[in-house]
Amino acid sequence: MTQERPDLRERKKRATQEALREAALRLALEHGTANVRVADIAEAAGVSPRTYNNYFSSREQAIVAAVTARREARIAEATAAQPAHIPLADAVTTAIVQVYTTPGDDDHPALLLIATDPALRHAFLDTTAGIEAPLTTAMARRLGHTDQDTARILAASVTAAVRIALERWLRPATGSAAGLVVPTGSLPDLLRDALAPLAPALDAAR
Amino acid sequence: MTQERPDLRERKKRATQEALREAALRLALEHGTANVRVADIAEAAGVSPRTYNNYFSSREQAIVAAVTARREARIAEATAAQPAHIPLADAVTTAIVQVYTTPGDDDHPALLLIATDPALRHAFLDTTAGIEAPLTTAMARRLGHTDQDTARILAASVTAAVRIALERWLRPATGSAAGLVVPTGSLPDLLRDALAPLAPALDAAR
DNA sequence: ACGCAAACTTGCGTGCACGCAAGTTTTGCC
DNA sequence: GGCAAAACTTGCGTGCACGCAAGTTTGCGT
Repeated sequence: MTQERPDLRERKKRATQEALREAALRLALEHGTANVRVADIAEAAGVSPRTYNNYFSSREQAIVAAVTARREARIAEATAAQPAHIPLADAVTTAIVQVYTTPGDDDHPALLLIATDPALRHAFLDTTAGIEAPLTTAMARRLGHTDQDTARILAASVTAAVRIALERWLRPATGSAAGLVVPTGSLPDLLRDALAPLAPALDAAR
Repeated sequence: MTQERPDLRERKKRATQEALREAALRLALEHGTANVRVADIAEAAGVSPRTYNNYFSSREQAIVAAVTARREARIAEATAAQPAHIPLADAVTTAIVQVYTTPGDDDHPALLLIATDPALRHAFLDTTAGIEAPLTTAMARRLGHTDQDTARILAASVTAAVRIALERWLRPATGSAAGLVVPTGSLPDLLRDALAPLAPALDAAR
């Protein structure tokens, strides 16, 4: 795997990125999304506001990144890890369910926050697009490199389906009272249901 | 059809919207995308800058809207117009090809502009998402209302495929020289190819 | 015809994204 | 070890998106 990056530069970059992410999330949880200025995040992470903007192009993006970081890489790994002989639809579904139902255990409060705020919700759903590229290559590999274009289309469709599942998962949270927000409304089931209609197309690709 | 809206208010709104759209496009074509201030567009349309922002939330959106206006409505019509007995995949493909290959004849210069500017290209591709809702209802109707959720997933997948086709269509434009930009690289073929992998899933929905 | 309520416009203020042109750190090479 | 190029950070300036609270226009019931 392409995993070696002990470059000093690279490590610093990752560190700054993480500092920004976590500062953003922490401040948002402490003071509420609306009361977090970009300047605050930058200061808390020990960099200039301008640098913050070199890493994220919106407050929402930074906050949400604390939860979605590394998801793309995990998707790639999980898909590659599926046994080669099972049908594509099963492989993809399993991989996705696996990644999305193993969140960092400490980010439940974060998900609650995201579910509450419309802007955050939107930003969160947008990050789903990030899995398209890794999915494309993983699926292309499975399809024997013969049809790069088909893989791309199918990956994009899967991505769209996942987005819809997440959308549905977060929607109930907007409901009246507070109760147990972030409904945990069986994300795995939502994902499986969303992916099911695509199975014929996935398995038709030889 | 829900087509009656001769409300005075409604007419004024449409008029303002159109004025803004066309002002934006005209100015962009005349002076180049980078040299168009929001204030200019607003002035050219005869409204305040603040009002401009009530209609569009970015310059790119306004410019691109001049080309994509009413596409959503046309998608709905075209899909509904397909004979009920042909397979879903064929119906959808035909409808989409029809809509995307019948652009306003006078907007070829606009497409050239869009193909040139990365920000505009992005904004243009983003408008594709607008066809998802109409597609969903049109497809749900065909599927006999039995499976609203499936329709949504399939519509989203189709939308993703269309986006990719448009992406490919616009990509060659970034190439070296200028030559015949907006390659007209057979958009219909690109669309058909992009939709083909989804056919099994579309036809599996009963 | 009148008037109230809802919809739309506008000016203002705030925070923000991002290009640009220095400064600063890291790297690779001799 | 030292130095030149590449990568990254930072301050500054500009244009922008959008909330808010008037002001204005349109719709509608009586």
